[in-house]
Amino acid sequence: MSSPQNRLARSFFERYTPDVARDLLGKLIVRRIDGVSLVGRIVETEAYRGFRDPASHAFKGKTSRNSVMFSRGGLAYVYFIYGSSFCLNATSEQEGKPGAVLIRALEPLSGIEEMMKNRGVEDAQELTNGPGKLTRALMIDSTLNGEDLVTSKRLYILNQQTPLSVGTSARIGVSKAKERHWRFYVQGNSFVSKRNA
DNA sequence: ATACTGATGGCCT
DNA sequence: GGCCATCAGTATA
Repeated sequence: MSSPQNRLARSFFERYTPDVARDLLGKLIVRRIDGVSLVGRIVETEAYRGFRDPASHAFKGKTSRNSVMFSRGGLAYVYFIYGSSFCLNATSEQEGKPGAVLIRALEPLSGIEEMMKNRGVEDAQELTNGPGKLTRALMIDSTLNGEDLVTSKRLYILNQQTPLSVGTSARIGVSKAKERHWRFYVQGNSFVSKRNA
Protein backbone atom coordinates (compact mmCIF):
# COMPACT_ATOMS: atom_id res chain seq x y z
CA MET A 1 0.00 0.00 0.00
CA SER A 2 2.61 2.51 1.01
CA SER A 3 4.95 0.64 -1.32
CA PRO A 4 7.23 2.77 -3.48
CA GLN A 5 4.26 4.20 -5.42
CA ASN A 6 4.93 3.78 -9.09
CA ARG A 7 8.60 4.53 -8.99
CA LEU A 8 10.72 3.29 -11.90
CA ALA A 9 12.48 0.02 -11.08
CA ARG A 10 16.04 -1.04 -11.75
CA SER A 11 14.96 -3.07 -14.77
CA PHE A 12 13.66 0.07 -16.47
CA PHE A 13 17.15 1.57 -16.50
CA GLU A 14 19.18 -1.54 -17.27
CA ARG A 15 18.42 -1.59 -21.00
CA TYR A 16 19.79 -0.23 -24.26
CA THR A 17 20.41 3.46 -23.56
CA PRO A 18 18.49 5.06 -26.47
CA ASP A 19 15.43 3.01 -25.46
CA VAL A 20 15.75 4.25 -21.89
CA ALA A 21 16.11 7.84 -23.14
CA ARG A 22 12.96 7.65 -25.26
CA ASP A 23 10.97 5.92 -22.52
CA LEU A 24 11.93 8.49 -19.89
CA LEU A 25 9.83 11.09 -21.74
CA GLY A 26 6.67 11.84 -19.80
CA LYS A 27 8.03 10.45 -16.51
CA LEU A 28 8.04 12.61 -13.38
CA ILE A 29 11.23 13.68 -11.64
CA VAL A 30 10.75 14.27 -7.93
CA ARG A 31 13.25 16.23 -5.86
CA ARG A 32 12.46 16.34 -2.13
CA ILE A 33 14.06 19.02 0.04
CA ASP A 34 13.04 19.40 3.67
CA GLY A 35 9.67 17.75 3.05
CA VAL A 36 8.93 19.91 0.00
CA SER A 37 8.50 18.21 -3.37
CA LEU A 38 9.70 19.80 -6.57
CA VAL A 39 8.20 17.91 -9.49
CA GLY A 40 8.68 18.14 -13.25
CA ARG A 41 7.69 16.09 -16.26
CA ILE A 42 10.58 15.00 -18.48
CA VAL A 43 10.13 16.43 -21.98
CA GLU A 44 13.62 16.16 -23.49
CA THR A 45 16.47 13.63 -23.12
CA GLU A 46 19.68 12.49 -24.81
CA ALA A 47 21.35 9.07 -24.84
CA TYR A 48 25.09 8.62 -24.32
CA ARG A 49 26.71 5.21 -24.52
CA GLY A 50 30.23 3.88 -24.05
CA PHE A 51 33.25 2.92 -26.06
CA ARG A 52 31.46 3.08 -29.43
CA ASP A 53 29.92 6.53 -28.88
CA PRO A 54 32.54 9.23 -29.51
CA ALA A 55 30.29 11.92 -28.00
CA SER A 56 30.13 10.15 -24.65
CA HIS A 57 32.19 11.02 -21.59
CA ALA A 58 32.83 7.28 -21.30
CA PHE A 59 34.35 6.96 -24.78
CA LYS A 60 37.95 7.16 -23.61
CA GLY A 61 37.51 4.94 -20.59
CA LYS A 62 36.81 5.27 -16.92
CA THR A 63 38.00 8.31 -14.98
CA SER A 64 37.09 9.73 -11.62
CA ARG A 65 34.69 12.15 -13.29
CA ASN A 66 32.71 9.60 -15.33
CA SER A 67 32.97 6.53 -13.11
CA VAL A 68 29.26 6.53 -12.24
CA MET A 69 28.49 5.94 -15.93
CA PHE A 70 30.17 2.55 -15.61
CA SER A 71 28.04 1.36 -12.72
CA ARG A 72 24.60 -0.23 -12.86
CA GLY A 73 21.53 1.52 -14.23
CA GLY A 74 19.31 3.78 -12.17
CA LEU A 75 21.90 6.02 -10.54
CA ALA A 76 22.18 9.79 -10.84
CA TYR A 77 25.26 10.90 -12.78
CA VAL A 78 25.77 14.60 -12.06
CA TYR A 79 28.68 16.53 -13.55
CA PHE A 80 29.83 20.15 -13.65
CA ILE A 81 30.27 21.77 -17.06
CA TYR A 82 31.41 25.12 -18.52
CA GLY A 83 32.32 26.44 -15.10
CA SER A 84 28.73 27.23 -14.27
CA SER A 85 26.23 24.43 -14.75
CA PHE A 86 25.43 20.98 -13.44
CA CYS A 87 23.90 18.35 -15.68
CA LEU A 88 21.70 15.50 -14.44
CA ASN A 89 21.78 12.05 -16.03
CA ALA A 90 20.23 8.71 -15.15
CA THR A 91 22.63 5.83 -15.71
CA SER A 92 21.57 2.99 -17.98
CA GLU A 93 22.75 -0.47 -19.04
CA GLN A 94 24.31 -2.93 -16.61
CA GLU A 95 27.27 -2.82 -14.30
CA GLY A 96 30.46 -2.37 -16.35
CA LYS A 97 28.61 -1.18 -19.48
CA PRO A 98 28.73 2.62 -19.61
CA GLY A 99 25.56 4.50 -20.43
CA ALA A 100 23.60 7.52 -19.27
CA VAL A 101 20.60 9.61 -20.25
CA LEU A 102 20.96 13.37 -19.99
CA ILE A 103 17.79 15.07 -18.76
CA ARG A 104 17.62 18.19 -20.93
CA ALA A 105 14.27 19.74 -20.06
CA LEU A 106 11.29 19.48 -17.73
CA GLU A 107 7.79 20.84 -17.65
CA PRO A 108 7.47 22.19 -14.10
CA LEU A 109 4.44 20.73 -12.29
CA SER A 110 4.69 21.50 -8.59
CA GLY A 111 6.92 23.49 -6.29
CA ILE A 112 7.02 26.16 -8.98
CA GLU A 113 7.37 29.01 -6.48
CA GLU A 114 10.39 27.28 -4.97
CA MET A 115 11.92 26.72 -8.42
CA MET A 116 11.52 30.42 -9.23
CA LYS A 117 13.43 31.29 -6.06
CA ASN A 118 16.21 28.84 -6.94
CA ARG A 119 16.50 30.19 -10.49
CA GLY A 120 15.95 33.85 -9.79
CA VAL A 121 13.44 34.19 -12.61
CA GLU A 122 9.66 34.70 -12.66
CA ASP A 123 8.95 33.33 -16.12
CA ALA A 124 7.74 29.73 -15.79
CA GLN A 125 8.79 29.03 -19.38
CA GLU A 126 12.41 29.72 -18.50
CA LEU A 127 12.50 27.66 -15.32
CA THR A 128 13.55 24.21 -16.51
CA ASN A 129 13.91 24.38 -20.32
CA GLY A 130 17.58 23.39 -20.40
CA PRO A 131 19.91 20.94 -18.64
CA GLY A 132 21.71 23.55 -16.55
CA LYS A 133 18.51 25.43 -15.77
CA LEU A 134 16.63 22.44 -14.42
CA THR A 135 19.42 21.38 -12.07
CA ARG A 136 19.48 24.87 -10.60
CA ALA A 137 15.69 24.92 -10.25
CA LEU A 138 15.73 21.54 -8.45
CA MET A 139 18.88 22.24 -6.42
CA ILE A 140 20.80 19.34 -7.92
CA ASP A 141 24.59 19.44 -7.67
CA SER A 142 27.51 17.05 -7.39
CA THR A 143 26.53 16.00 -3.88
CA LEU A 144 23.84 13.93 -5.64
CA ASN A 145 26.33 12.22 -7.96
CA GLY A 146 25.86 8.46 -7.55
CA GLU A 147 22.49 8.81 -5.79
CA ASP A 148 20.37 5.70 -6.37
CA LEU A 149 17.15 6.83 -8.06
CA VAL A 150 15.53 3.48 -7.30
CA THR A 151 15.78 3.89 -3.52
CA SER A 152 16.56 7.54 -2.77
CA LYS A 153 14.24 9.76 -0.75
CA ARG A 154 15.83 12.92 -2.17
CA LEU A 155 15.67 12.25 -5.91
CA TYR A 156 13.62 9.71 -7.86
CA ILE A 157 11.44 9.16 -10.93
CA LEU A 158 7.78 8.16 -11.06
CA ASN A 159 6.28 6.11 -13.87
CA GLN A 160 3.84 7.71 -16.31
CA GLN A 161 2.73 6.89 -19.79
CA THR A 162 5.17 7.69 -22.58
CA PRO A 163 3.87 10.49 -24.84
CA LEU A 164 2.51 9.49 -28.23
CA SER A 165 4.44 11.87 -30.44
CA VAL A 166 8.18 11.85 -29.89
CA GLY A 167 10.65 13.78 -32.03
CA THR A 168 14.32 12.93 -32.51
CA SER A 169 17.41 14.83 -33.63
CA ALA A 170 21.16 14.90 -33.30
CA ARG A 171 22.37 15.72 -29.81
CA ILE A 172 22.75 19.38 -28.90
CA GLY A 173 26.11 20.92 -28.11
CA VAL A 174 28.13 18.02 -29.48
CA SER A 175 30.04 18.00 -32.76
CA LYS A 176 30.73 14.28 -32.88
CA ALA A 177 28.54 11.40 -34.07
CA LYS A 178 25.94 13.68 -35.67
CA GLU A 179 24.51 10.67 -37.48
CA ARG A 180 23.16 9.30 -34.21
CA HIS A 181 19.80 10.88 -33.57
CA TRP A 182 19.84 10.19 -29.87
CA ARG A 183 18.01 13.29 -28.71
CA PHE A 184 14.36 12.66 -27.86
CA TYR A 185 11.69 15.24 -27.11
CA VAL A 186 7.95 15.56 -26.65
CA GLN A 187 6.70 17.08 -29.86
CA GLY A 188 4.88 20.38 -29.45
CA ASN A 189 5.84 20.83 -25.80
CA SER A 190 6.82 24.43 -25.08
CA PHE A 191 9.40 23.48 -22.44
CA VAL A 192 11.72 21.69 -24.88
CA SER A 193 15.03 23.57 -24.85
CA LYS A 194 15.42 24.18 -28.56
CA ARG A 195 12.67 23.95 -31.13
CA ASN A 196 13.36 22.75 -34.67
CA ALA A 197 16.78 21.29 -33.89
C1' DA B 1 13.39 35.83 -35.25
C1' DT B 2 18.57 33.96 -35.54
C1' DA B 3 23.73 34.47 -34.51
C1' DC B 4 27.37 35.10 -31.99
C1' DT B 5 30.17 35.71 -27.71
C1' DG B 6 32.10 36.10 -22.92
C1' DA B 7 32.04 34.04 -18.41
C1' DT B 8 33.46 30.32 -15.78
C1' DG B 9 36.13 26.27 -13.58
C1' DG B 10 37.10 21.36 -13.34
C1' DC B 11 39.09 17.73 -15.80
C1' DC B 12 42.29 15.54 -19.00
C1' DT B 13 46.62 15.41 -21.80
C1' DG C 1 46.66 24.63 -22.31
C1' DG C 2 42.62 23.10 -24.42
C1' DC C 3 38.31 21.36 -24.19
C1' DC C 4 33.82 21.19 -23.00
C1' DA C 5 26.53 17.08 -23.06
C1' DT C 6 25.70 25.64 -20.96
C1' DC C 7 23.63 30.12 -20.07
C1' DA C 8 22.61 34.95 -20.41
C1' DG C 9 23.36 38.44 -22.69
C1' DT C 10 23.97 41.49 -27.12
C1' DA C 11 23.64 42.55 -31.69
C1' DT C 12 21.51 42.46 -36.05
C1' DA C 13 17.13 42.06 -39.09
